[in-house]
Amino acid sequence: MTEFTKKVLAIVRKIKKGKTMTYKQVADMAGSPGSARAVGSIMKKNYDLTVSCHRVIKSDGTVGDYNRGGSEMKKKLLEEEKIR
DNA sequence: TAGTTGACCGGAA
DNA sequence: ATTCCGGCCAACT
Repeated sequence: MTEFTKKVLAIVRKIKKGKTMTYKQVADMAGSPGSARAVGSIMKKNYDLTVSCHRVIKSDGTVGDYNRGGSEMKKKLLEEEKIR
């Protein structure tokens, strides 16, 4: 658990409803540009409910992965929130 | 302490 | 457009 981790969590938590951020953006804001992989690694194990991890997607715009119900559900959630 | 893994990214073939 | 390869950083074993 490093500062970077906490920062990432805080940033993701600040993502407003209907907004989506890429792992790269989050990593960049956290202070470690290019560490998108680290962000995913963190989320995988330290996925808090206070953090809207399902709002975080890949730089390509694709949904990416999800452990809480699968990427299918995540995609749906984004469609529900993002598209409105 | 060192090595492996992974919800990724970007460039090359 | 798809597939392959190296790099990046935190967490796990």
